[in-house]
Amino acid sequence: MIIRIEAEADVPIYTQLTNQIIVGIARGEIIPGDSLPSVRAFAADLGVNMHTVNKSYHELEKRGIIKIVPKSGAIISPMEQITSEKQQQILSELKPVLAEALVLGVSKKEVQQLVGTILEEMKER
Amino acid sequence: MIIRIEAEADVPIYTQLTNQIIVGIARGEIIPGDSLPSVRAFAADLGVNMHTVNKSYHELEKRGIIKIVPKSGAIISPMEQITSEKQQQILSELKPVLAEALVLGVSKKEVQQLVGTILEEMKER
DNA sequence: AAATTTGTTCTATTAATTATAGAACAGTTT
DNA sequence: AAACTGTTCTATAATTAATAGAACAAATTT
Repeated sequence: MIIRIEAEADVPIYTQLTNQIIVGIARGEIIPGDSLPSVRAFAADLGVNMHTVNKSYHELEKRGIIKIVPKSGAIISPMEQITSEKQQQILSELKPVLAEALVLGVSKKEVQQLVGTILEEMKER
Repeated sequence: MIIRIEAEADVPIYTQLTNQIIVGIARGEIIPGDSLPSVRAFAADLGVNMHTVNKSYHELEKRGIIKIVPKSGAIISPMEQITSEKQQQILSELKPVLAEALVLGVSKKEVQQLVGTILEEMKER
């Protein structure tokens, strides 16, 4: 899994990392049961602080995507039953992005094609 | 256009406002040429600070969605030609959200249905 | 068994962000 | 003329983001 961190971006480093790990899982590059690198090893690899990686891992756990086993490691969780609360969460994240696309002049058909293209590179779980 | 601000949310007030204005435009509730309320009037209406609304307006202008005319007002811009830069911007915002949905157990078909549902309440420009 | 690695926890510092507040200015609108 | 507009300035407070180092106890590796 290729992680690319831009230090000067306006989105926080730990958020960039969180998002790219999620995409890596969606792509099937890492699957449920797999372990993420240790916070120290990953931090050294990316050239960021240990605590920054730790923050990203806890963000992923909070969202139900990984399970952190104390003194052991961070393991990708199996698929859960989707709750209406989480569906609401996804809706509130998705709506502004789609709205922006339309406002900037992307047609509905193009939006759906873009979504289709993105989904193509991801695996069903 | 109904704006709902949650002061205790983890997303900043000016971002909440920005997003809801974008959704309002996408819905066709406000159209190109329309003016947004003055920063003072809007701030008083929402119960937030003038500078917070001002920050939201400048965020919208930065994204090419409104035009601020000094000493006059904030006007919704007409649709522009979509640039590849903006398309890339939308892609980088959309991808993590779709990935999260899949990782949390939403099927590709359900994602596309969800996108379709969101698009239904919005107007083509 | 010993050494290393693990996530956790603690203090600490720096910089940036977020939100509020008030005042003053000059141009626009009523 | 009066009211309203966005702009600009200083100011303050709270939070967030990122880094740093140290120490701990449990798990893993050698």
